Amino acid sequence: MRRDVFQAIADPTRREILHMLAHKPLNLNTVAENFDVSRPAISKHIKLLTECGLVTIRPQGRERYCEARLEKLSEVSNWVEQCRKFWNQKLDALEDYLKILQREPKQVSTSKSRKKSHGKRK
Amino acid sequence: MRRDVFQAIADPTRREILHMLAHKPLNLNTVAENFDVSRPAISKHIKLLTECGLVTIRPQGRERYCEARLEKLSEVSNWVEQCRKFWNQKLDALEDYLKILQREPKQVSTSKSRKKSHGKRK
DNA sequence: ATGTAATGTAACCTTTCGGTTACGCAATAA
DNA sequence: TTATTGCGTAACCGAAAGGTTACATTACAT
Repeated sequence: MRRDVFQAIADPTRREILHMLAHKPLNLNTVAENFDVSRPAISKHIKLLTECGLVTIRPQGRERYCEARLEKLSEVSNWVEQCRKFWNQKLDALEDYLKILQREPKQVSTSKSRKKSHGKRK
Repeated sequence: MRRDVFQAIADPTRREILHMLAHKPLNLNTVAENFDVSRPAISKHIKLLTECGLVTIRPQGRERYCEARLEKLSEVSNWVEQCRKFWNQKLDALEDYLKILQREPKQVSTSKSRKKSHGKRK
């Protein structure tokens, strides 16, 4: 299982859980009651959310209160902002880029200008 | 296949693709060269990205230029902001909530206070 | 002491995901 | 005309996702 924040918020149920918990801490059963999937399913979602740092558990007797810890969401908004930053620059110079692409293919690394670069990333 | 933006950016490869395209439009093969997965794999990723509106294709001869359309990412940042808004309110009143939870369980809908509500949502 | 409520988890199932190879086809180059 | 390039897609595959039921455990109520 991948356990990054992007993965965590990809699931609509988990997003709703986070939304609920952002409002106020709740114990697991209470969370589960608001969904029409089984309690174990919710338990798994919450486990995943804790594993990637978006939720912490505060045990209280036999109950376990789940609290949202939304700091990690900045990873998401930061990425979005980064993208947008580049994008705006691109929009400013869009026409130029298109001209360059058409007149100077070597400058933008086309499929002709280099060979498959295995292992270059990741 | 789910085709929402959250799902789209859950995959690290797709995030990188978006990042590249935010910088400048590229044809499919050029994108594929920057990854160590096969060209059809990238083709699928791009297809998904177009299907959820994050990328548009501009055909040019036999090439297909992929452009980022990052407007849809606002869906993501909006959601994050919404969460944070609630969360901040919660932080302000955290102590109060905890007290309420402990003294007045009926007010927060505990597992005792109602039965499984099937079909209540979704 | 006994029952029940709150929870974790194992075992299982089906669907989706992300990847591959193999092929087909249109546009371009030779 | 023929070869090559850029691309889509079908068929397939293993792993992961998301769900279920069944069972175990612990805290609390009686």
